[in-house]
Amino acid sequence: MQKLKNKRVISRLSRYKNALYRFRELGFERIFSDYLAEEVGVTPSQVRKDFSLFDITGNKRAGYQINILLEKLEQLFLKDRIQKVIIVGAGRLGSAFSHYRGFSREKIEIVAVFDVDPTKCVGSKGVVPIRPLSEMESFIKSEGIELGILTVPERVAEEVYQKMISAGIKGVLNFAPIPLKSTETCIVTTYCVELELETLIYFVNEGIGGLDAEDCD
Amino acid sequence: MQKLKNKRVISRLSRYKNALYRFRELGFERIFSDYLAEEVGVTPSQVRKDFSLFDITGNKRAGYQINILLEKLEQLFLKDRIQKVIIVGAGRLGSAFSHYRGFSREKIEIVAVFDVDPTKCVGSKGVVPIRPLSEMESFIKSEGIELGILTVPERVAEEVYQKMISAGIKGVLNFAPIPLKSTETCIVTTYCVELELETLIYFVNEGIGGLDAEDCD
DNA sequence: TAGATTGTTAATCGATTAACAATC
DNA sequence: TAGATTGTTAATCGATTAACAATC
Repeated sequence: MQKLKNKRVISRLSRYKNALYRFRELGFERIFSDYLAEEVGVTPSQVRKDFSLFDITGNKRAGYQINILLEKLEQLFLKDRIQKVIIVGAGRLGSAFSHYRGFSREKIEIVAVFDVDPTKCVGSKGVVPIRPLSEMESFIKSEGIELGILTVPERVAEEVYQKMISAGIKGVLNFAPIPLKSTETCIVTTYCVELELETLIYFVNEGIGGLDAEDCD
Repeated sequence: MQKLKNKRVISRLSRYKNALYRFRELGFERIFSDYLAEEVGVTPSQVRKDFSLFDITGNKRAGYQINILLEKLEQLFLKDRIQKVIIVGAGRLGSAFSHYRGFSREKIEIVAVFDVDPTKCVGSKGVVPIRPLSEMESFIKSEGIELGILTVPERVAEEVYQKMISAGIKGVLNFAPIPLKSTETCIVTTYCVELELETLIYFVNEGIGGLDAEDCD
């Protein structure tokens, strides 16, 4: 485990991990690079190369032991502890994420939802309490929160983002349809549905079938 | 305008387009490649190269005329007509997308939402009617729908995806946490929040600040 | 042992950037 | 005209793939 490594490699590792969970579920104990490659949609060379970048090794005759592989990968993603995440903006999208059940198996926990209007409650009551936005900064500091999902409207996104940064947030998943720039202390990943739909529109129109617009990269 | 071109280029073009809307909003009429590059976070060379790949030209002294640029880019993304999109799965996430107001300015229209339980209605009533899933295939065929957003639970994702394909869907934005493979006739882009959070967790932990985990590519 | 698979190096491929001639 | 910016080619950079020696 060294250097920085780029996002493409890291997200492939995450996908290997998820594929390995599925293989293990199916009763497999060992796996070869070509099987894993097939499942994730990359080449066997790619799999072995990615692993070797992180000093993850297998057995020259018997492939990789799934449990050991998963142990290493989980270590890489800090799965030995709960990752606390806050959601900022309790609209429909924020609310959807706060109810999402898939986080727990990844050791991710939504610990709070913030909104200017804390009485706001779209849909049924959340399991996670909605708190006033004014308490966000002190919460981030006192709880040592590093990660946030930003689901506020476009017009306040930049302002709220700045508050998150100054409170000490280190990583933000931005769903407001405006690009936010990463800083020295905080990495942002922006997701934009319109943009994704537009690229689909382009490729569909060009008549590209089969070729993957597969993501992450 | 030629060949296939890869997803990275296409999504940059979409981001140029959005940046240009903002510049125009601010009253600009012309723009140089370095300004646009700065705004989108790429190099000026990249901007000019991307444009030249699609035969989009400017003026050697006066840069690019924003209106003309936008005309070309809108043409690329078929903005001369409404893009009809269906949402499959009326849970919280599907519901959030069906209420999202940002689609219309991109000429994207959510024309229907499907769910096994059409009486299901999370949150307030949708503007878009929720229809029984059993009607999806005939709807896709009769309306000539090409694009869909898949927001069903993981366990039925593959099955529903197959139905969409056989009905003639050409592009799918998949939000079920399971990788779906593109086929000859249909391109899928899978988005997985957990994966995105995991990559953030990795980079945050490695202490990477400033370096962008900027997306799309 | 013989055969199969890894780990890694070298080759290839593609995308980004730099540079500069053309030109407005 | 002189100066600045494009459009494009060539150089660089990085990521993917192929190949194969090591070895279980």
